Amino acid sequence: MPDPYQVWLSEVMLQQTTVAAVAPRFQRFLGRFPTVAALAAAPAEAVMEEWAGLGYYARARALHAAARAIAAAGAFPPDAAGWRELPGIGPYTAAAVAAIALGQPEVPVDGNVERVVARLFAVTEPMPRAKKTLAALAQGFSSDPAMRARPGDFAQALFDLGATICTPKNPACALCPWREGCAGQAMAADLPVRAEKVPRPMRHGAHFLALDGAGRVLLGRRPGHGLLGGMADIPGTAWTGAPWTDAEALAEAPFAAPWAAVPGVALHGFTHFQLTMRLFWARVEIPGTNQDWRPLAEAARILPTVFRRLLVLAEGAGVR
DNA sequence: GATGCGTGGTA
DNA sequence: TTACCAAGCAT
Repeated sequence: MPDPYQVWLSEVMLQQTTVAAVAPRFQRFLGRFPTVAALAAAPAEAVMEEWAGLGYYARARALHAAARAIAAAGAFPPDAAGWRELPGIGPYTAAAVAAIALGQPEVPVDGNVERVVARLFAVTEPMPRAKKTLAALAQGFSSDPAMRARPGDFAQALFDLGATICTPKNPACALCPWREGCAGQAMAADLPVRAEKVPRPMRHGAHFLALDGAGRVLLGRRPGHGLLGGMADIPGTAWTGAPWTDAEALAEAPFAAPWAAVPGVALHGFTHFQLTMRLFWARVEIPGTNQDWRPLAEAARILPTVFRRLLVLAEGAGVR
């Protein structure tokens, strides 16, 4: 049976994240934190740095907290209900770990499984209201002898069916092993019925890139919760509904310096809003000891993508 | 139950 | 290019 730590880590990384994006990051993370004990013993900053670029940073905070809970308990939870109590573990991940790592007869219901079930039973109720219906129907797999014999492989097979045959667009029904029993084949491409999407508003920010004489950049640290919680950042204004004028932005600078505006803007899309950022930079020599100065290459590695865009903007403008 | 929470790939 | 999508969870 697979190592529960590795199954747990991979399932958390895969939450709303593609296999292609996860694969190299999983190996790197495992190299740095090979066991749950090593993860539990690590400082939070190290865990957040290792997660940089993967997104949904609450996952990393919860993963670390759960590792410490497991280390304190001295053992992994013995079943899905036990896993469900850990931070960052919801119904899906608890069932996936129990099925794959523990061989227990659980059915993890993710987006793939919802889609397969919606088509198999021709569920036309719109999402997200249909989630309860789909989960209940998915529980019907529990009586399948193949599922009882190999719960982990059954779950993986269901994911693979959804990822390769029963795809969101252009499903390959002709190749589907379940086509004969599929009630929704004729309308497969239109299921499940999605809720209407709301347009993403635009927000605006201004940030301040302080460079010293040795190619180092001054970083800040975000509060430990909410958007990008716990991650390093490039200091700046709040992200507001209107653009910042030079005067407004400079009044928000973290300290007095000969700030110069970098031409252009950096753009970044979040799930729920789009962001336009201006950038000011200055060469400064600060004797302080508590600031977090990092070489540019290191900063680019540990910053979330939204702030890496500012480094790219600066580099393109010849700032270094 | 609706909303907040990232990012990169694909059509 | 814009829009959509990907092995969800917390509040």
